Amino acid sequence: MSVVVHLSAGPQPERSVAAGTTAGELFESSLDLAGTVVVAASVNGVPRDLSHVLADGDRVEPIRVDSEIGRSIVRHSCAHVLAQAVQDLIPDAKLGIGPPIDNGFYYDFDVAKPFHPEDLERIEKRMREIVKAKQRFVRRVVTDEQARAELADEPYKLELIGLKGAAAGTEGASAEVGGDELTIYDNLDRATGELHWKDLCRGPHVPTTADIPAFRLMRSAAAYWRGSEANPQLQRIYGTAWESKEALRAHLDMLAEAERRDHRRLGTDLDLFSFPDEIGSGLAVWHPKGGIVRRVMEEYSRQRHEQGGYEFVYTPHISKEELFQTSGHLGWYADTMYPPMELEGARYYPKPMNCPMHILIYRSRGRSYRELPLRLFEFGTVYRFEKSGVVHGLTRARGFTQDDAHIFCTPDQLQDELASLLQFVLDLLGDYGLSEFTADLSTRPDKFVGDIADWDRAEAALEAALKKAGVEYVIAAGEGSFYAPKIDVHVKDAIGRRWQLSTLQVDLQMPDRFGLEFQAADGTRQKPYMLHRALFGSEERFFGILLEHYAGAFPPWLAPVQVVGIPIADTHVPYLEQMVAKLRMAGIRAEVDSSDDRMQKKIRNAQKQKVPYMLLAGDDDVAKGAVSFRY
RNA sequence: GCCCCAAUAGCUCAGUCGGCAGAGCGUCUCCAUGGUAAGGAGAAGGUCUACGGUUCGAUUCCGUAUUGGGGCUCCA
Repeated sequence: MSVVVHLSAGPQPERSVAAGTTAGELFESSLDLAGTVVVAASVNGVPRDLSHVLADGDRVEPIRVDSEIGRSIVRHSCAHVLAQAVQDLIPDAKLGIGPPIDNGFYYDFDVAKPFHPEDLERIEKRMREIVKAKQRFVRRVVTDEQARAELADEPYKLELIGLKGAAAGTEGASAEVGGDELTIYDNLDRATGELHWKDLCRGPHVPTTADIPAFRLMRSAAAYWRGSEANPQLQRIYGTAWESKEALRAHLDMLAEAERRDHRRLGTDLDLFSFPDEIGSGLAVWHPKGGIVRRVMEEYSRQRHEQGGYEFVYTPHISKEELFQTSGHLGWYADTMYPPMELEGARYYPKPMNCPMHILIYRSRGRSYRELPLRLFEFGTVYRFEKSGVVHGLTRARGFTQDDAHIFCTPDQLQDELASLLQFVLDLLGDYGLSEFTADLSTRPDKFVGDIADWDRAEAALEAALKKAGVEYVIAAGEGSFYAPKIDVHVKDAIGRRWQLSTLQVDLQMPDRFGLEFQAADGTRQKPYMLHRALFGSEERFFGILLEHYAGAFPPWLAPVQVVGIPIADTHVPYLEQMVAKLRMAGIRAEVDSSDDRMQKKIRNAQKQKVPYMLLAGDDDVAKGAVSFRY
């Protein structure tokens, strides 16, 4: 009795094997596995344990430990080891869920006392013992009743059993009960076969706990059961796990590098900005050095906008409540707006957005199609009362300055305007030294305002703009805000992290709320499209991201506090001097000298004093440690 | 907002089992300084976040507030 299987790798794609052969046995007999660690098998596209018994006609593929799926299997298996260790040490701990995540895994527990760092050390030690013990992971299909009986002491698991199938949308829960049937994974002693631990789990897993090559527990934190604020909080332990010790070390090094570049640390170190307690959480003051850099950064953007046909406007920081009632902000966002000031019977709110004010500029008189597209631009400072737990340096502040553009155009202009707008955004970000972009196209959510035809048209126009610009994008179906489909541009920074930066929206609500119109060529009055665009999101946030991207050493037009220029040839000198003169006008210390020596001394000083510095030219030795550029 | 942790010199942190406050780096002054990543000497700098409580005595113990950190939730 034999079965025929198809193996996607190896010399013989089609093989006949004895009935009862497992995927693991197939790989061992058919593949040269030297230098490759296989942790699981893909059988007909579904990840399975290596102990999975093959059936006639199966298409089988090895899952290597250093593949994305392989790593997530290692991580999920490691989560089981974590949970076993926790229940060994704290028998009363009740299990939540324990899925793999980017770079690692977590497991949630209901425990009487939150975990402390010392607890993590004890738990990690116990985990290493379990890994060493080489317990086998064994899959077992169970009925709902069996599962309920076996897990009677685990209230959260019982809840998951009840959710079977419907749980797919729940944070992490699909790892437990995402399949058609319920399965339990037992951890069995390698020698005696004794049951050490078990968990409700879809799998697959690595064959034994010893197949987890490298892991480390990272931190503990609270998390709501099934991700809802209304549910009780469980204690979550995060860990990281990798295919090798080297990969783990590389990950830890990356984290250390990210910490070294943290803009909050650099902001203090380089004397750029601070958040005085006396002013309040999330409200920054900019020191002279930070001020110079910010000013030059802003200046460049202004220049580009001017060339791009934008008109600069200014609007006040506060407004009577009626404006935000008309715009709808009070209805939707009252809880994150600073509360009103009452004077002479009127209530004034600090503005959370610039849009309504730009709209009033548009509406200040009748508009003709001849004026469109009308592009308004402002560095507008807004205030939002972010919940106390979310404030984070410059990237999430309570007062910040949006580089806000609102473009009013005719329906005919929508397509071209979006395309050129997106290109403008990408070009400008490129000028700031960011070059790797991806985008999300977020489309109509279930709850939305406006006309479906408008939505369809706007989404099509946004997608066409993405195609024209040649940006890699994914469609985030239903992820748009209730009033607008949008493009979010993400950039990759110097150490590979992705940041969401620019956003480009077609606002399908405001034109109606404010009754916007323009007079068309035929004399009729029509509704304009309104585009909303933030390039930086906020200046502060962008500043923070650039600071981390450049690790504190800025490119030249971002005006380092100290700039040195070393000519590489005599003909080079006039260029450098021109550059230095410009920088000086912007208030930046800059100089050019033909002596490598003196310049190098200055560089050392800059490094010693942790002043950001920029090297305009010079030989490779000198350039080490500075950001150089071409001009 | 929720859970946990923290707050001592400009920065990073040690410390006081409740009894006169410490280091390194930085800053300032003087000297030295034209050769490839820390020249030398000296000085200044703290109501130990704030307010209450316990105590003969609180920076230390307790409570509250403020601020920061790690997460969760949120992010127009």
